[in-house]
Amino acid sequence: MSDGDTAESLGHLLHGTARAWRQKLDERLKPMGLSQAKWRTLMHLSIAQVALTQAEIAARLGVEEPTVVTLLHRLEREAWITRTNSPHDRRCKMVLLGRRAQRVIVQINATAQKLRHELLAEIPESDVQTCMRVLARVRDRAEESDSRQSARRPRPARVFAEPNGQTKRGHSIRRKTARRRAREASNET
Amino acid sequence: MSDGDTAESLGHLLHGTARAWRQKLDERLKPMGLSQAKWRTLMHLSIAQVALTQAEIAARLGVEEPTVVTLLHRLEREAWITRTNSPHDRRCKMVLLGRRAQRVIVQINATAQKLRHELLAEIPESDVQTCMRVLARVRDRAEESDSRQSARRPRPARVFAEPNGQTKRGHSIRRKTARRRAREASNET
DNA sequence: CGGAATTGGTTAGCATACTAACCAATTTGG
DNA sequence: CCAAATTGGTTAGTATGCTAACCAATTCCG
Repeated sequence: MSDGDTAESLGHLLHGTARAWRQKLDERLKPMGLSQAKWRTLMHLSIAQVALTQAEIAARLGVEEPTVVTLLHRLEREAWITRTNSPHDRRCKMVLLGRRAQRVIVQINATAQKLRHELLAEIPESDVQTCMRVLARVRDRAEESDSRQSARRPRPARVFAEPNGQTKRGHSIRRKTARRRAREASNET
Repeated sequence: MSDGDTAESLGHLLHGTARAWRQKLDERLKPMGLSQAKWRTLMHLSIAQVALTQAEIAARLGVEEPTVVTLLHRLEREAWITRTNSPHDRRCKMVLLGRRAQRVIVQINATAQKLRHELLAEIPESDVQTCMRVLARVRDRAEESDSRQSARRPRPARVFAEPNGQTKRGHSIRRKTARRRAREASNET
């Protein structure tokens, strides 16, 4: 039973800590008209230096594409970014940081980093490392496709010519890939 | 710089791990028509043994009351719970587990606990403990009222008789209290 | 007692995230 | 080459969470 309790607390803790962190950052970024989701998007664009496609952004943020659509829509509306059609691939839209973003991006990152230092102050570096190792492990475990019982995910089933010439699939097929790419793109090695 | 990277990763990790955990649990609970938010609500009701008020539930879940309103609304619509007016305090609504919930609550908890064990398998207990200590510390730090610069939160300012006889306050005043109560109610000591 | 403050609950409106379903463009492979 | 599959993006609908603003009931206190 004590084991169960401990484990429950970790789930609860995880939820609560992620939430508290996000709230705190949002609170600090609010005066600049931003939030964590927006800030993270701008940050990835800033790091990339070049224009990214929306799919690229989704992968780096680790979220689904439809989420990115509305997120970018808000960012564009507020002039943080611009979106232009790619000349090379007419499906793509290239996303660029707007002037407004370029001007304040340094300040934004400083705010986020300051918060990180405050939150981790006085906690031994080795403990933080351990914590990160555990979290990474848990996350990777949770993202595994649960492949016990291989019959579970019916696999796209090869779809031989749908009546309407259309291949229902949804985005979930790409999801695992996106997550993997997101992890590779991040700095955790 | 490596410090900054490490810290960013923790924020990112936290976000991603909490998300992956929630998604995984949701995936498993889905066949039963549940989600993490709903399951946690039912679990707290189950643990309490007695009817709870909505404010109580909000405190135990660590979320705001308006969130609980819609959550309970959905749970009630799906017959997981019932809400009745309290005879003692006409402001209150007492929330009770419905029959449907009572029948499957054990199964639900087992699912959640099984997931926890899977996700933590092979991770040294001491590492998990360290991780939890770090998370708890970070969360508590993030929830502090940021009282440097005491002029920040104007404090309800004592509100001497609003023209409409109404004391605009919003729920945020109670928030810290709710969080504290939530922590006290949880099993972390 | 009676007005002020607090507490329980709600509504409205927004932010962020998801899945399902879809179109259009490009890439692949027989 | 061309049909099938894949990929980039979107829309629609839903779930969860928040803050602001509010009503009604209760409690507090001068």
